[in-house]
Amino acid sequence: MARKPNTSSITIRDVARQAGVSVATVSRYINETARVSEPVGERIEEVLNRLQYRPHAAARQLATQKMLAIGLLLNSIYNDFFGPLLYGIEELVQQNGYNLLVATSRPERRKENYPALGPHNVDGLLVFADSLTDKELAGLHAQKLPMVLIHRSSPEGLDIPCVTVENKAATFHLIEHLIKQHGRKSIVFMRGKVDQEDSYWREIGYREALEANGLEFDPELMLPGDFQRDVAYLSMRDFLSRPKRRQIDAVFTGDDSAAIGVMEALEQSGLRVPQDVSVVGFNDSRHSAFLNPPLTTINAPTHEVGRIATKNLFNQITNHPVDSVTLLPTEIIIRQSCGCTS
Amino acid sequence: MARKPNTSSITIRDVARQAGVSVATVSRYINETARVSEPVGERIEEVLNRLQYRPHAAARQLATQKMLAIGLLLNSIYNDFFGPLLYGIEELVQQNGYNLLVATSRPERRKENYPALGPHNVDGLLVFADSLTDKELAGLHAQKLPMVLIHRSSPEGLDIPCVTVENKAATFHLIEHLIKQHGRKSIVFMRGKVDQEDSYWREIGYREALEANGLEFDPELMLPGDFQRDVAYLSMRDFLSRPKRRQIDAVFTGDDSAAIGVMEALEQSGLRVPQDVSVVGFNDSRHSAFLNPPLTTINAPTHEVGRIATKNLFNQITNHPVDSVTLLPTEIIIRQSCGCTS
DNA sequence: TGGGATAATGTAAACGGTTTCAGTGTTTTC
DNA sequence: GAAAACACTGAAACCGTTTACATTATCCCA
Repeated sequence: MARKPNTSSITIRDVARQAGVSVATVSRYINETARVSEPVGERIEEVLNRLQYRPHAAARQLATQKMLAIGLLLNSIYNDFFGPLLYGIEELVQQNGYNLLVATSRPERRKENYPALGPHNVDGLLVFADSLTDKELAGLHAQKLPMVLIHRSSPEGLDIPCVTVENKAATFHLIEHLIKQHGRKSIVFMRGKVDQEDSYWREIGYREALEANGLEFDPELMLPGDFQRDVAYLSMRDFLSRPKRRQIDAVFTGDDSAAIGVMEALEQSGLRVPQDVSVVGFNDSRHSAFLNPPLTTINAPTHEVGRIATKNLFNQITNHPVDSVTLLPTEIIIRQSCGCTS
Repeated sequence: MARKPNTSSITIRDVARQAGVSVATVSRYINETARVSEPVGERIEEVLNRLQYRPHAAARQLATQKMLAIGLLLNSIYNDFFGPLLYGIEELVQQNGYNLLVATSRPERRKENYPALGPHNVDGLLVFADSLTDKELAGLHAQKLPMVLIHRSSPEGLDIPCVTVENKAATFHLIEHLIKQHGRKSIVFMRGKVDQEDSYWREIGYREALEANGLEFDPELMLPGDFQRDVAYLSMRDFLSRPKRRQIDAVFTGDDSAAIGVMEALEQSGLRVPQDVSVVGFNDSRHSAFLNPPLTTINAPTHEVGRIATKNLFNQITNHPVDSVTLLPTEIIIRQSCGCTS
């Protein structure tokens, strides 16, 4: 039996009664799922407005088995990167009349052994980077939940569409720029977490650039950065204070926020950017052109990534064809933190 | 009758059947809402795992009349400001085992004549600034939807708790700083939209500071800025190109992003910051210390705002007492864009 | 040993919608 | 003018849970 005396909210039955028709007719009128005669329509409309009726989302979901919601799984929220991403996503979600459910999710520390968003929740899922394990992805895939991966490729076998940006070539060229234009030879590489694919490809680009220019790869110069300002700061400071550390003349920070942390640490130990050490970022945040010095970085169309990923997700939901891999172009933005003067 | 042959997803009935018990027992076991004997519990647990059963959220919501979700209504997403805000919110929402629904909502242009998030959707609502009209607020309030207002005060009469930051005094002191320390006399004030309360109070602070220092208020110096970089840029550029415009020596931009736009425009017309014109921001974005020149601004604890608002919302949902107004302190951060040299 | 309390479970009625199917009139069509 | 098509509408099943109430078995104690 029901619990509360009554939820006090007006239901479709109230509307039906007051309009003198059946609930079926009201439902049809609201959803325009069948014609309703003029006079009846008007009566319903009137009652609808008078009662300020709003359909109960859950009831509707239960009946239609459509959630009218899509989920976004993030591994963190605290990065300038997510502003543009979210913007692109929300825009399209709204346009399609869906709701957006946002959750952070870090596989390593999760009480429940399953993610907060799934088929019972949402009609489709946007999965950012490593917010879900391969196994979890496989599970959701088996349940036929439409998904799109962002900044991460599909696990072997299950062919989940993904959209990401070109990392390797851009990094290669930027590193080469540091070497060739500025004669840098000891270039620190800040990496993300092990599972971070962006980080992986950038590292490949970095290594290949070193090799192509006759520089040796030095594990000592690989520092954790996590694409976060604070982590990068600490990491850099720690490195700089090592008693017998190698001299460095450049840092690839992997992210513009991280670049700020790095510059902070550098400054504090009396090193000048870019005279003593070049610093370059990634992502081209909206303020990077106004940093001191203006940050040389790589522009990634994050807003576009969000838009396209969402579009692909909706295509999937509506059974339209979807590109299995979308790789958006990146572009090197030369400013002054690398040592260029223009 | 039902539509699809079957949703293929496993329901509580499947679990019940396979465990040889009734659905009621399974439900009780899952929700720990009543004791279940040891052997039965074990059988259920086993089936649960084997079938990977996940309760259908909508069904549960319908039955319990709890949505286990809270909504966040924003008027825009494209501002660095929302990163920290969202972070504070999401953190607490997750902790409480709720979901977060995010929607943008601009009353002026909305197809439906009602907001996307409401009692049928969420158990509570975080309403940012002017994303809802007074009338809409009143409507939701009448339906007893728990709400907390962020950066906005409650409309007359309905006493909806709000959390915001101190605007007036901080602005007053910062403007006074420009006047007294740097001898500025023609200070542009960039305002937000008319309904923006932050903007309102800052303007009061601005006017009072002028008056307290014998400067006359000049409507010509009120420029639209909208707390957005691009708007601010255009606005400033437009002003600077007016044929017979007044000389200016300072700009209060209302937002750090906007400050970037202003500096951009200033630079382009050959004005130096801070030598020719002081520029000050608001909010103290994470990167403002590293701009060129480092931005003098006002620190607002945005992350805290998000946290506290959410906490208050949950208190309301659980019928705990809630402060009706929370005003968080702000702090002037003197850097160099005002003309200070340290 | 009988009877009331207690514990564990089952039955079935909600929750608020959608949709199938059937049933009315009203038109067409031949 | 009867049959067939059409346009609306209503009754009721169903979506997958929760939970009030009923039922049964077990226990405790006078």
